[in-house]
This record gives sequence, structure tokens and C-alpha cells, in this order.
Amino acid sequence: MPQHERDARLAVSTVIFALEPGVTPEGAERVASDRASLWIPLVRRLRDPGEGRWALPGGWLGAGEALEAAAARTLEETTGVTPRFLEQLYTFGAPDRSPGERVVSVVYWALVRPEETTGAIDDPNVRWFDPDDLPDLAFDHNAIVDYALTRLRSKLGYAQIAHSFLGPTFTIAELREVYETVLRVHLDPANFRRTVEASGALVETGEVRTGTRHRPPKLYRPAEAPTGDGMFRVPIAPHLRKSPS
Amino acid sequence: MPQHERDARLAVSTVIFALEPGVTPEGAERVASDRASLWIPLVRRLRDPGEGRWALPGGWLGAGEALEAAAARTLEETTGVTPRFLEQLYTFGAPDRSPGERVVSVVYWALVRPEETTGAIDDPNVRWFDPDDLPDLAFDHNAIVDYALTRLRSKLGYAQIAHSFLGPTFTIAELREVYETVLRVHLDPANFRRTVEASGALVETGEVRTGTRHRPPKLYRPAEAPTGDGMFRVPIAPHLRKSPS
DNA sequence: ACAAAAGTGTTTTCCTTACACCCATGA
DNA sequence: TCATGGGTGTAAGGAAAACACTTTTGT
Repeated sequence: MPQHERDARLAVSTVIFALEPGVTPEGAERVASDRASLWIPLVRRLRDPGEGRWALPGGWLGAGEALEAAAARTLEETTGVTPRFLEQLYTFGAPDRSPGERVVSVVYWALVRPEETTGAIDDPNVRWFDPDDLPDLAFDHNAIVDYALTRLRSKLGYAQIAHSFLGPTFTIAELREVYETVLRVHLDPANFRRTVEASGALVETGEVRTGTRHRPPKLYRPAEAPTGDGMFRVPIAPHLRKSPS
Repeated sequence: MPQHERDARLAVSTVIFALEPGVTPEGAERVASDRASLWIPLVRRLRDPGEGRWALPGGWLGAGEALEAAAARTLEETTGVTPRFLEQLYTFGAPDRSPGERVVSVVYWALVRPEETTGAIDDPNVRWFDPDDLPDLAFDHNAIVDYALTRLRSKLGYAQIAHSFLGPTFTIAELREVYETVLRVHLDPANFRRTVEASGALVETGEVRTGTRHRPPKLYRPAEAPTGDGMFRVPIAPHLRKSPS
């Protein structure tokens, strides 16, 4: 039986996903495009292991602090982001994942909408990256982002989380754009509308969005999730059962 | 910003699921039935917090020990069980979940077949329970088992894990019994066969099981999982998309 | 021969998909 | 009035469910 004097130190990190609607965030690595795209903010490490490398925002677990609270706190401190969706992703604890001291990281993932990211955006030590095209990150953070991305794309198919990328009300076309951007697929607008309407995930607000140069689309808001909190499979958009190309 | 001198101690626990084919295990709480049923082994706490209560098998994380290795080790030490399926479930870290010292538990879940449980079965401090009918367990372990049970029932629907309850080769009826027992549903044998055959999850061995008092059924073995390791949704048994009654 | 479960065939029903078409607004 | 995306209608294709039926063994 192995000894267990001083097991490991507990850290909390978060993978933040944001959707920029056709604009490239400030300080980004890629050139701008007119299509919406997924971005994640990373922070530059200023200290000891992996100094100068980009890493997930995070920090040490405070004494008496809940795990999710620690994720929310370190998130706010390092990036200024306040997520509307924050969920535990996985706990990474390979013995050699951090040089020197042993660190076990409870990793969370978050979905935010662009308005929530107005905080430390112009901090030179915070930069937004395309999650499908990352540099070499500190520790095992490349693998963590890959895993989070897989989970995001998978969970989008059976849980009502897409609206976390959007404001309190949104059009069905905006919701569809979330799916199309994250999953990198094209969805039939007519069928998407019917599927999502039939799912009961949306409620009509009775208002419409004006200012477009075409017919004003209806505005919806997410329905309160009655049964379970994302643990049962409730197909939302069957379209994406096709493997992401 | 909260302080973080001595954050928390790291423990690893495991929820073990076993399927008893129509027999009640030794030292069980319920009376025997002729139907197969789900069982989980719990250990009696001999020390300080929650002494005398039943709890999940587990222990402290060893220095330099991988998380999954710690789960496998503590499992073997406390119950003698060697699982063929072992996967991280969730990390529980509410500040008050353990009286006295703060403990963060990385919880794993395991699927075993009955033959693998021959170990410490007759230890009076190890007892098998019906996961749907548990006594008051130590710490937050009731909630943990509930969560694991939900995950088991959910994951059975989209990942090839059911065969972990069975031996290296098995009949389609045996596989169906796994689904029926865990999900508490009845499945049409004809349709189940076709669905599972079409999924590519099974490979014919060419042999049959003899000794039954009817037509000898073909034996199958699980196909090697080529794409992904359970992270993408691959519908195996559409039947169970119905909510478990 | 009979019981019992394995395994196959076939019809019905429902959901997904594809795509034609109409609607409402700004320019 | 035209371009554009919002929104509706509908028929074709395919998969799941229900269930009748045939096969193969042990007793």
C-alpha cells in the first residue's frame, strides 16, 4: 500500500467557450472572418512552471470554498468573465502533469455570451484563441481543451445548452447559428425550426427583432428545464447525430 | 480572495455495479428473487467520521499515484473486486461533506461481472446492496450512488458498456437481460437482436452455448471500439430512449 | 411430440429529410 | 418591386415497433 503523507495540491481551472458573431476578438491570433466562430480565452503564465506559456484560467482551491465557487472566482479574477453556464468537466491528476509539485486539477467548462466577456479583454496577458488551432499550452492544457471541445460538441446534441451562448432572448436563426458554428455543419432552417420548436426547449416571447432588412423574426427565450439537469438524454437537434465532419 | 493554506485532502472512491443473474449475493439485505438484479458492494466504516455506517469503497490518494490507479487499488484492498470497466464519475468537494477535515473525493464507477467479485465477499464488513434501496450511508454517498446510477442508465443507451457486466463471450439474450435489468424495461427480443447486430458492436464467435433446454444460442464477443472511447454518441439500443418507467 | 427460447419475416407507423413555396420587411 | 431571410407545407425515404412465424434443441 503506497504511502500518503502529502498527496497533492488541488487546483481549479476552467475552459471558457464564447461565440463571436462574425467578428474576431481583440488580441486574437487569427485574421477576422465574416462567419461566427468559437473562441476561448487563455492567460499567460507569469510564474514558475511553464512561465510565458498560455494556460487555462484557474487557481488554487480556497479553504472552505466549494469547487464550483473556486472556478467562478478564479475565472473572474483572471479574465473578468462571468459565465451563465458553468459545469464540472473532469478531474486531471496524472502524477507528472505539473513539474515539481503534484497538482490535481478539477476542471470546469463554461459557456458565455460575448457581452459577458467585457472585462479584462484588453489585458495583454489575456488572449482569445481558436480552440481548434492552439499553440503549445502549459501543462496538459492542450488535452484538456480538446476534451472540453469534444464534450461541448457532444452535449450540444442532447442538452439545452446552446442558448447559453446567446442573450436572454434570441431568434431561431441565431440559435441555429450556434449549432452550425460549434459543430461546423449546415442545418436546414425549416427542419431545425420544427425540431427545436417540438422539443419544448423554447418559449415564444411574443416580440420580434426589428432592424433587419427582411421579415422580422420572432424572439424566443429558453424554457425552464423541468426534468433533470442535463443528465437524461433529451434529443434536441437530431440533425447533429451525424458525425461532425 | 479566500486564503489557501491547506486546501483539502484528496480521496478516491468507487461505485461498483455488478449484475447477479437471478441470485441474491451472500450477506445481502433483500430476499432472493429469480430475476437478475443490480447490486453494489459497500464497506462498513471502522473509523472516525461515520463509524459503523456503510460507505463506498475508497481511500486516500497515494503520493505519485494516478487517480485511476488509486481507485483500482482501494477497490481491490477493500472489496477484492477487479473491474473490467473503470471510469471517472465526478469529483465531489462540498466544504462540509465530511465532518472535521475537508475532503475532496474523486469518484470513479466500475462495472464488474459476478466472477470478478469472488474475493472478500464473506467479509462481514463488506455487504451487497440494491442501489435503488439503500440505507443511510456515510457522508454524501447516497447522492453519489444516485448520480452514478443515473449515469449508468444513461450511458447504457449510447455507449458499448453493457458487455462489461458479462463474460468474454455471451449470447444476445444475456446482453438484453443486462439492459432489461439495469433500465427496468422489457425489450422485444427480435428487435433488440436486429438493433444490436446492426450497430456493429458485436462479433460472432462461431460457437454456441450448449446445455440449455432449448435451441442453442450463438455466442458473441464485443467488437473492438474503433472510433473514440465512449465520448461520441453512438446509439446502440434505440429502445431505451424511452424514459425508464 | 412438446415446451421453450432462438432467430427470421413482414407490416405498420412514425420521424427525418429534402425542397417547394409563401410571408413580411427594408431598401 | 425586388432581394432577403423568416416561416409553412408536403411528399419521399427510412428506421423502429409490433407481432406472426419458423428453427432447433432438451426432455
